[in-house]
Amino acid sequence: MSREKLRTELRKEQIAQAAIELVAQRGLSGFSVASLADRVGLVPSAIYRHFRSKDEVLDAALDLIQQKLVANTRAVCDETSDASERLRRLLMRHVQMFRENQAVPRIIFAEEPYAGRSERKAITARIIRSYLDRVAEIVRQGQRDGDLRKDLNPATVSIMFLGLVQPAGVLWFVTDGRFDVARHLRSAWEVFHDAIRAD
Amino acid sequence: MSREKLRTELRKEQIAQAAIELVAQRGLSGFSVASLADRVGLVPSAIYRHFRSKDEVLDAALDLIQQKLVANTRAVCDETSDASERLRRLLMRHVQMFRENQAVPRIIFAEEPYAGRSERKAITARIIRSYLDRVAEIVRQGQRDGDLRKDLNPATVSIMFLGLVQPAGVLWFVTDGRFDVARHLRSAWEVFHDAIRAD
DNA sequence: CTGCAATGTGAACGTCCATTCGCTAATGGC
DNA sequence: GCCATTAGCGAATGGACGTTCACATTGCAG
Repeated sequence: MSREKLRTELRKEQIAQAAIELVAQRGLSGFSVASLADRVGLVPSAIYRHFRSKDEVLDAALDLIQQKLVANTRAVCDETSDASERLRRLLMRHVQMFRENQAVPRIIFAEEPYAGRSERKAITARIIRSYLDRVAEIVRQGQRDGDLRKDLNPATVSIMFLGLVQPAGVLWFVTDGRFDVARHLRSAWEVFHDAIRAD
Repeated sequence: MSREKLRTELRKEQIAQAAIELVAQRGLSGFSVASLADRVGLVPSAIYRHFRSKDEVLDAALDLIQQKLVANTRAVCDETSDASERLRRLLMRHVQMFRENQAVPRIIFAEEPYAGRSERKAITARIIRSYLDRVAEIVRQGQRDGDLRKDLNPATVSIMFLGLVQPAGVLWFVTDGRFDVARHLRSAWEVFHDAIRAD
């Protein structure tokens, strides 16, 4: 009585996606091969038809996260050419992304840098870097356009931008969604925007 | 051949402290009763003379973290009465606190909200809240003194302050300490301070 | 239509880990 | 200095989990 068969490429992505959701919902310790298989509608051993190990699934999940982050920055850049507006929209996009976004810090913080697997920390670092670089590029663009203050370091600004999102996400998580992220971000954005825009 | 005996109050604190360091270094998944006992110089079962369960150890660790955070805000308030200076010093204190600070987000993000233990999320929320409240109080004080802009919401500012520290901590962690936290914070503080101080 | 490679199944294995228990050794109040 | 209490030890237990393997089923290529 085997379930529907899927080609390994589709399955792989489906499994990686399920991994992200699972980690986001139950944390890394709730992320077992059994629960993963269950969520995809498979039996645990079937996972090993597509991945050599549980660790490999996590790596694939990280890949997927990176793709999503890139897609987000691309999208806002396509929507508008105004730097301030790009950043504001990117910020708002994060509100909707929180559920899967929670998986990022969870994977980052929970993984142990035990011998041999410390590569994942490097991978994570690269993901964050590439995201920050994209944000910094938006900032640089805004500086050229005269929209943003020219005396600010784009790298600093990009990290500060990340600092708008992150604590909001944490508060949202620990209060079980009771913290009004959108409200806070609107308020914080005003202060932040005021600080970085050209007068 | 039993090791030195310690009174349970001392042991409890010692164990809680060891738990923080262990989580900070190896992550939540590296935090086992065995490794914990090892670090304290005991045998696993001995832990249960002082705590009813592993979860109880984590709760004690959270308690300890809260105490440390409170101590930090107290210290900067004692050092100076200038709101801006208080915040700046609090920020710099975090640089040195990172090692144990890493335990906070790790515990927050990695724990699963499975039935019955979701109280810990509430505890974590309370810790963060109390910290934010203290920061907000510093801000309010600064507004009364005319040091900080009066039109800003102290709650928003306190969360943004947290947003200065957090991403820096993440970057520091994923780059294995290669990211220059102090440098970034000096730069970011300038922008932030500019945004919140009264003109 | 046939057969082989790709997927999926279920049982089994070994490991790790939290926790329990009976015993021993130290400590502190008397 | 004596004894009860407290703290620590080591072995044992039971469950969860990652992974493997032999076998079943599916679906595509020819």
